[in-house]
Amino acid sequence: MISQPRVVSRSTLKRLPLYLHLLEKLMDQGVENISCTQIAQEFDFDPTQVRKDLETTGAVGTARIGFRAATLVVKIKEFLGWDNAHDAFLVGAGNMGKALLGYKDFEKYGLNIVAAFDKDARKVGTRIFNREVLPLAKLPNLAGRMHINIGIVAVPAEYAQGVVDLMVGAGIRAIWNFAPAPLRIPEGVILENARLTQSLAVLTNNLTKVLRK
Amino acid sequence: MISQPRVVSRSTLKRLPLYLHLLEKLMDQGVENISCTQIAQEFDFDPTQVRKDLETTGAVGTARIGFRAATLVVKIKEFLGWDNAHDAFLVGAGNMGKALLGYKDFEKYGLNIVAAFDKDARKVGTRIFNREVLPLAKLPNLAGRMHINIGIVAVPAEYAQGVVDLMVGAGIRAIWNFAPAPLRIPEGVILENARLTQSLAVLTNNLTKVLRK
DNA sequence: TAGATTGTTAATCGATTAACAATC
DNA sequence: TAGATTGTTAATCGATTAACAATC
Repeated sequence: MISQPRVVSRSTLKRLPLYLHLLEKLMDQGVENISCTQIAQEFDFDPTQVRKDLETTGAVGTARIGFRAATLVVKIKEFLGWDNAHDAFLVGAGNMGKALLGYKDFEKYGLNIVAAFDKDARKVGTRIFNREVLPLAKLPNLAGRMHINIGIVAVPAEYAQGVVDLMVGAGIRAIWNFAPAPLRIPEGVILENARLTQSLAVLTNNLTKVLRK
Repeated sequence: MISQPRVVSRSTLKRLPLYLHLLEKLMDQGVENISCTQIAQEFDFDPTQVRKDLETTGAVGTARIGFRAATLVVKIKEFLGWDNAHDAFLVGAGNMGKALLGYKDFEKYGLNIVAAFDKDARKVGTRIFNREVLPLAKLPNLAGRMHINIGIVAVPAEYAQGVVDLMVGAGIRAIWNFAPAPLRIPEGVILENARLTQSLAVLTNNLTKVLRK
């Protein structure tokens, strides 16, 4: 029986992968148990915050000892949906698309990019990291047949909305967007923007402040 | 005279690029003025939130009319440090590194990747998007001579800390990290993580919840 | 036992949202 | 003028942090 997933903040969700990476590293080193205090120290977080984050995954610890690392890893992966592989389609075989196709670690995070699509006839038919590039027109039919839930958008901004509409029409439920464009999606579809420019904005604003001093 | 940069939240900093993209799009369409209400509608934000965000950039609007789009663009760019180009070094000429080197839009955001470095001798000497790949050993000397402030890390996790130490030792003030590794940096250096796995975590957790229904 | 750590409740802090007067 | 929008202050909401009893 699966426990009711409670409301969890975006902030917590973004910290969980950090804990996961650390735990896997420590397990490689033979560590068996770890306390919230230790995890908190590693990231300069508040120990109570770490404890609450872990609590949302349903993990249970032991006083004086902490949490079993192996259990934590399983709990976090379960909670993030990284325990079962999700098949995904990627659209846009440009630089970003290629980088994503070549990113081996996605498998570890339950993401399996099974095919790439492009509207450019010159790219269609080529293979990138062992996946054939297919014509965009084939996406709807294939997505339905293969029960694809995740669509990755790696096209230029001006084509992004069109691609998303195609994906949504094909029954795709979650969009991971790498295009710097605001996208419209219908109710019930999940949109997650992986916008590099937001991260860059934080960096350059901070840098400007430091340099101004 | 430059106004004292007040404390600004990370959330605000991340919304500003969204406004900027929208404003540039609207200006292309000939729009001259825009109200917070309109911007808010576009992103499903609260109008007051948009107003406060714009306020932090120092922009001033006019009752009944709104803000001049052209002025807003300038103010936001100034505030984010996107008005002056920052030269940057990139380390790691793998897939992610290549994608970043090929990302034309960075110039618009004041980021100018002037050189790429790699420790792999087979990559050294090749050219990627018109930048020569240099041996990593040359970074310290060049960074000092060229007054480079920004270092982009696009190497595998296990090499990331070493690269960062090298960069910091070479006087680089801000690190943009694409490696899935927790990095240690000394006081005064800025670290911004562009972690794809965090974004993926939010996506898959939400998807899992939806699919479970 | 002693004391570190969990689990949990309460206090604080900061960001978001609401309310409203001033203004064009 | 009338009314939409700015600018600003106050209220709300949620996340972070503090406090502390229970536990191993």
